[in-house]
Amino acid sequence: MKYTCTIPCFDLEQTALSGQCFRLMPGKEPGLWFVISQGKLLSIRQNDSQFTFECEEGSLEYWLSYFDVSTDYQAMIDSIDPDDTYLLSAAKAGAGIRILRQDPWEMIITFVISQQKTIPAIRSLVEALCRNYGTHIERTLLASSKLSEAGPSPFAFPTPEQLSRASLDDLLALKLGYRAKYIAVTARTIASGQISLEKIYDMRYPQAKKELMKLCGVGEKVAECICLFALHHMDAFPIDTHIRQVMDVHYKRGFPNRRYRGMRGIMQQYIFYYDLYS
DNA sequence: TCCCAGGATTCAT
DNA sequence: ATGAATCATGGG
Repeated sequence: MKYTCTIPCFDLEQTALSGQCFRLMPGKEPGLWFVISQGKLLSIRQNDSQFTFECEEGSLEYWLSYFDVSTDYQAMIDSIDPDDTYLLSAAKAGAGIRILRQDPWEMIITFVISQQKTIPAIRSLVEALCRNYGTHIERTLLASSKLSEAGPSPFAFPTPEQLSRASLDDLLALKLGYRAKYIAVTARTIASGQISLEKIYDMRYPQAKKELMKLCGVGEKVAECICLFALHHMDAFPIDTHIRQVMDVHYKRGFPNRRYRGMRGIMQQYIFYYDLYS
């Protein structure tokens, strides 16, 4: 099915480059993008602020939620301190970034992989996991879509059960390095039900973060990423090497958390994107 | 060859 | 509770 609508403050390329989603990739034509999440495939075309979604019947609601289309990002940009020239510049540069509602399990594994890796390396490792352990997506569904070779490979992200069937040696063969053990252990922890993602989904931000940090290979930074990019806790504020450096230079007295309560996460993304690409 | 990449764990004070 | 060593791999 097709659905067309107008969405302000949304740019697919900026969102893809912002490093929160590694399976949102360009198609063969300018403005055409593909993404696979929870085994669902979406093609989405952008013309300025107009977007056309093409997906299976019944999954449109999922994708509209996925891209957080009903949230007013301009209002958050407008609430930035007019004296904070750095944050104003960062928000202007990344005004098309949106905080996605991605799958918690996919974000756990993706950001366990992310440690000590560049964004291109993370993307290729995620694709390798999907190709090796994920469910193949039907050709009939892909036939009408103009997937480019650079786009996401036609495989769903592997479920906890699928991934827990991989041996440690299998994962090491994918060049996951020391993260292979983290992934093997975490997949079994989730597949066994020892830690429940459903329960975490219903928790508030601080408790969800605490519970996520019980997983092997999930420290504070990765837990913040999962809270922000999957659970949509907009106060999560992942501090990585880039953000740390910016804090040391521009926010020596700390980031003004009070002022940006309820939107810390998107401010973090503006800063991350600005620091990475300017 | 050296250094760093969206860090986490382990072991040392 | 903080700090250093260690962990794999690829690219500059």
